[in-house]
Amino acid sequence: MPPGLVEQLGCYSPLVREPLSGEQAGELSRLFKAMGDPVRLRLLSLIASHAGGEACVCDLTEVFDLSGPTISHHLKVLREAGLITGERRATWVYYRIQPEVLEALAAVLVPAAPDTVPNGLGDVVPQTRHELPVVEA
Amino acid sequence: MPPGLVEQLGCYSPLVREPLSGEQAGELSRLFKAMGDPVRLRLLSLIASHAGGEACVCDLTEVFDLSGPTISHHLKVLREAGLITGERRATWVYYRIQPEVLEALAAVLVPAAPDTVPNGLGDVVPQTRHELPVVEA
DNA sequence: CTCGTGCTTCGACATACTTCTATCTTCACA
DNA sequence: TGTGAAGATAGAAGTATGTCGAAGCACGAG
Repeated sequence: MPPGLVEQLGCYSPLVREPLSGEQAGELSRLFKAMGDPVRLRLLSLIASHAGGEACVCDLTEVFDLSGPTISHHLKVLREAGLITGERRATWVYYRIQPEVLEALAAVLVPAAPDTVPNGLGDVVPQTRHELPVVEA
Repeated sequence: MPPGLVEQLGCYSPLVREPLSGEQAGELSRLFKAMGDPVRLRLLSLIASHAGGEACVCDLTEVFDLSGPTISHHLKVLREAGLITGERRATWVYYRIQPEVLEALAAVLVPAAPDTVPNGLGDVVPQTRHELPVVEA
């Protein structure tokens, strides 16, 4: 996972509040691109919803009609994006999600309470108002 | 935009609550894939945060060092994904975001309050519990 | 009607992505 | 130490994607 990713994401304003910088857009788009594949989304969901919060690769491979290397490739994409982490225990490798990253993404997608923005520590802090969109009925 | 997309998205459980079906993953991945490009993410953010909640293509084109056709292509991708809508007024075409879709995506990413899930009408309803992940400290 | 502007569509090209088979690494166990 | 299983890596093939220039469409102004 890229160093400092979570901290960086926690500082992002919601998409709709102010325009993303090129750098912010680059970081975020890498995460969304990683989720932009149905197999990877299902892998993410399977891992996240699995009992114990983790799943071994063998659990995941049997769900799909795909070869082992293909599943391994998709897991690598998710891992390098910072969405999951893997740990080897004996013969098996177990993956679990990085919940803060998903939460940060959710915070970027939806505007927080008025005049607040997540600060990466789980709560919200005041923020100066930019151009607020006027959405008609 | 695909018909019934918003209603469908509103019925999705959070990623971490239960495994996505192949069909659900297909729908969602199309949205994430559309956001998986830095230019498109910035376009989305520029449109959403623009004064009046809408932006014309000329406003957007001048921000990037890209040709008009390229911007138009990215806007088409966002439009066909259901993330934005476009409307022609006189010479100009104005785009605005589809806020319900972004909100639905955010709801998929983050677990709602315990035993609840968005019903697509802006509030939450009870839901049966699946395998709840145990996240260690 | 004609012209210019804003935007989209078309066709082409280079790059990236998804998937596979074959091979390699790591580990448990005899 | 040797063997087998779980995963990862490497390389290749087919497809999709991002970008451009050229051309087309819609609209307002003369």
